[in-house]
Amino acid sequence: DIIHSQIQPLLDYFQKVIPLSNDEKQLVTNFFKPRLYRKKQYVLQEGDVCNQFNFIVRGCLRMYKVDDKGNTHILQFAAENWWLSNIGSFHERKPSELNIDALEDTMVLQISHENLLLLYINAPKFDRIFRVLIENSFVSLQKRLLQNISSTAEERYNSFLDSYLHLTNRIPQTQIASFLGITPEFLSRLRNKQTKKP
Amino acid sequence: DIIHSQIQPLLDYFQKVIPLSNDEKQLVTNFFKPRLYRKKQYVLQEGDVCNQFNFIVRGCLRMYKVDDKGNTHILQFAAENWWLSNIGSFHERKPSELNIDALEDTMVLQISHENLLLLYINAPKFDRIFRVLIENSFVSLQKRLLQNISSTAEERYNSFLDSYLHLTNRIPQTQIASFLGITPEFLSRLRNKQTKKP
DNA sequence: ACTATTTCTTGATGCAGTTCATTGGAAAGA
DNA sequence: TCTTTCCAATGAACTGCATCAAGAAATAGT
Repeated sequence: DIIHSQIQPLLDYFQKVIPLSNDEKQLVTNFFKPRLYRKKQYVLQEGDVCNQFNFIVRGCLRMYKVDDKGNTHILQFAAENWWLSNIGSFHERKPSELNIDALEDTMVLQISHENLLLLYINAPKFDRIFRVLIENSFVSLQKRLLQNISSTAEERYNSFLDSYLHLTNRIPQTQIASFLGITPEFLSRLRNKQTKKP
Repeated sequence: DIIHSQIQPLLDYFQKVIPLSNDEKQLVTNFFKPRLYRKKQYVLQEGDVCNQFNFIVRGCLRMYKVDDKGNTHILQFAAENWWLSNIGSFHERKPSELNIDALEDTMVLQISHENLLLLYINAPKFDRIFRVLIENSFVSLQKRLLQNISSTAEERYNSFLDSYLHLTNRIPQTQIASFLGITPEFLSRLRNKQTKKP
C-alpha cells in the first residue's frame, strides 16, 4: 500500500547499515510518519525546539542561520536519502538558532523526539545505527571545516561541484554562495572565470 | 592502586552520561590502557590507520592537516577530559590524512578499534554513550563551522578566547592562528589592536 | 501572455587578511 | 653558560573577496 511504499527508502537505508528483523522494520513503520513540505515552507523555525528527526525521501531542504546583519549562512543542504535536523536543539530540548526550509516540494519521513527515545528503548540496535549515521555526518562536517580554513573560495567551489554535482542544477547560485561563505557576486565571477579558462 | 587512579577520570566521565554498573566499570578498566606521549611526539601520523580512540587525562593534543604548500591547519585541540581521534580513519580502517601530536607531555587512556567493538558487544550501553558523545562533538563542530562562514577573524578570535580561555596560555599563538584559519602575523595585529583599544 | 519577483552578471571601489622580509626576545638543549 | 631554535612583533606591498549600484535574464504567479 501507499504507506509501505513511502517507508521503503528508509528501510533500505537502515538495512545498508545493519540488517533489521521484521519486528524492527515494524517499529520503523510505526514510528516514522511521512510529511510533505511545500517549496519555501519552514520545517523548523528559529526559536522553536526541533522536535523531529527528518529523513528526506524526495526533494531538498536547507538548514541555515540568519545573522545580525540579516545575511543567511547555509550549514547544510539535504536531498534524497539524507538526514536533516538541528541535532543540538533536538537533543537538548532548547530553542533553535537555525532554520530549516524546503528548496523544493519535499517529502520527508520524520520521527518525534519522544518516539525516537522509545525506538532506542525497544530496539537498542538503533543506538548503534544512529551512532554510525552521526559518525558519518561528523566526518563530512570535519572535511568541510578543513576546506574552509585551508582553501580559497575557488577551491571550495570546485570541491562543492565534486561532492554535490547532482544538486548544482537544482539549487540557485545564491544558495550555493551562501553555503560556500561568499557573496553571490563573487561566485558569479568565479564561474565566469572558469568557463573562459579551461 | 595506580591503574585505578588513572582510570578514574574516564569512569567519572562516563558516569556523567549514563551511570555504569560494576561490570561495565570493569570492562572499561580492562579495555582502556594508559599511555604517555612526550611533547611533540606523534599520536597518529599521516598515512597510518587510526587504531586508538583517545581520552585525555592530562596534557594537550592537536589534530591537524598539512596541505600541499606545507601549511598546517589545526582541526582540533584537546585537553583534559576531551576525546581525540581521527574518527573517519578509525571506523573506515583507512589511512589518515591527518596528524595528531602532543603540545605538552600528555597522558591518555586509549582503546583499540578491536576492543571498542568488543566493548560495544559486551555492553551495548556504550553504543548509546558513544552516540551521545559524538552528538555533542557534532554540535560543537557545527557551531565552529558556522562561525567560520559567518564571522571575521577578530570575531572568531574573541569567541575562541571565550571557549578556550584555559588553553590560551598553554598554546603558542602560531597554533591558535592555525586553528582560526589566519596567519600568525595577522593574529599578532589583532592582539595588538585589542590591547590598545579597550 | 504579462507582470512581478527573483536570480545572474558586470563594473568600480575599498578593506580584511596575506606574503615576504626583518628584528628582538624567550625558551630549549648541550 | 653559550648556542640554537622557536616565537612574537611590525612594516610595506599585494590580493581575495566584499560592498554598492545598476541592468539583464530567467522564473513564478495570475
